[in-house]
Amino acid sequence: MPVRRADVIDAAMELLDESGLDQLSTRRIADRLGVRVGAIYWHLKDKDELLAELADRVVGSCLAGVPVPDGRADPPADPAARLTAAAHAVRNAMLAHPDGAALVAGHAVPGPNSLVLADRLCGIAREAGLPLPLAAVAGDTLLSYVTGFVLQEQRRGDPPHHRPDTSVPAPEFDPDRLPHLAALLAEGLPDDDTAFAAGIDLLVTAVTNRARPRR
Amino acid sequence: MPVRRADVIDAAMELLDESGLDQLSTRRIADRLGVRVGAIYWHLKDKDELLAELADRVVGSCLAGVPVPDGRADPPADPAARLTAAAHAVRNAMLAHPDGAALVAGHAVPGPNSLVLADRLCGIAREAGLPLPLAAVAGDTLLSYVTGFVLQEQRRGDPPHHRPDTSVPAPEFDPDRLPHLAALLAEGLPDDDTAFAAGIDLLVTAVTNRARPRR
DNA sequence: ACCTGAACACCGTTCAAGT
DNA sequence: ACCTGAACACCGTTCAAGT
Repeated sequence: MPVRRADVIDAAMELLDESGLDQLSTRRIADRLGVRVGAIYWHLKDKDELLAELADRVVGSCLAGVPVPDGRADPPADPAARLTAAAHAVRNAMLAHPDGAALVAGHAVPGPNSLVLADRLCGIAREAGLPLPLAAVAGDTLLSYVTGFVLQEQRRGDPPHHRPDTSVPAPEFDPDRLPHLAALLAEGLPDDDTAFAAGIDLLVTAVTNRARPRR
Repeated sequence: MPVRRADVIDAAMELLDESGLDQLSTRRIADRLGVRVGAIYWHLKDKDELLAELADRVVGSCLAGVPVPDGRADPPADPAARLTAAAHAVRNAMLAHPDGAALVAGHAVPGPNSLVLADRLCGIAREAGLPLPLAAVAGDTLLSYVTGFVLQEQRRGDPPHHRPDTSVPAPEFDPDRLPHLAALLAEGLPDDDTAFAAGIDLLVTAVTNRARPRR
């Protein structure tokens, strides 16, 4: 039976999960499907279309964890908590695949799932009391931050999730040229989860503080 | 006279500026230097070392615009303004080269200039009144946001700097499935500069609000 | 409709050998 | 010290031709 478009994308996803973004070639996908390279191009315009599809799948996999704005509820239930939950869902979805953040960050046109995500974040920010253009900025800021953070996190090596950072030999900062980093190191670096949670807390607090008084 | 390491990096930078990151190949660099590909590998271990060097140059080019923490001044002069200035300097440095954000975001070990930048941001956050581990998180959050933002911005196409967004045909959001984005579109999208400034304002306000009372 | 065969124009990297 | 020549093992993409 013939390969279908979805099969190509499935195979690509498996390859991504096994060996990361830069091992993901059209030729390897073809091998895995028992087909020649050329066949890929019957199903997809080019590699970029493939990557866009993968990226939107990754974003899609976070949507279950992103609260839907509740619209009519008044007052809406704890927007700060919902924004925080959303941010963690997005990060977890990206962390679930090697180079997940690079994949999502790497493509120009947002797929359908990215649009839904942006819409929900904007909606929750509005329910937090922000007026429209600002709510959109707030949602976007949150997303840019999460993307930037996970990008950093994933390129530092992909030890599945956590790393206590006490195992690391300590990069040895010159306390004269880098006084604050040296001091930080002396105190012990926070691990990724802690740093992320603190960053999100900062952002979410900023958003909810910006709210105009409701009703 | 022989090519030196710095010449290779200069040539790479020119190539980047002319045609972007994915046209940047070792072979084209060699061509530009009037030398064969192999020669490149006498000066640099591999392409990644080259890219790391380029990335650190881009970061370095923003340092002039990033205020140095003033250390002894008490109270320190307007930390909020200095964080804001720093963020804009970082964005402008990235925007100054095609794929500048991708370049900076793309490499594991931070170069010397990146460390200086991180140190300064952390220092300013401390002078704003944040205790150490939180100040580091704040600096990092700012950087992740800027990176994430410019990444998005640059892959949307590189029209040198601004784009008023009124020229665009308007992506046509389904108001039932994407009510908030549709509403946003109806109000008119903010341009990149405005959105960035608003995001930074959100973040910087969050940072300075988190300050413990001073003295 | 779906795929093969085969080519085109590239890549990054290595390394003996030259000067 | 610095570079050439030449190879190795790959890429993405196209397209006539087959079924």
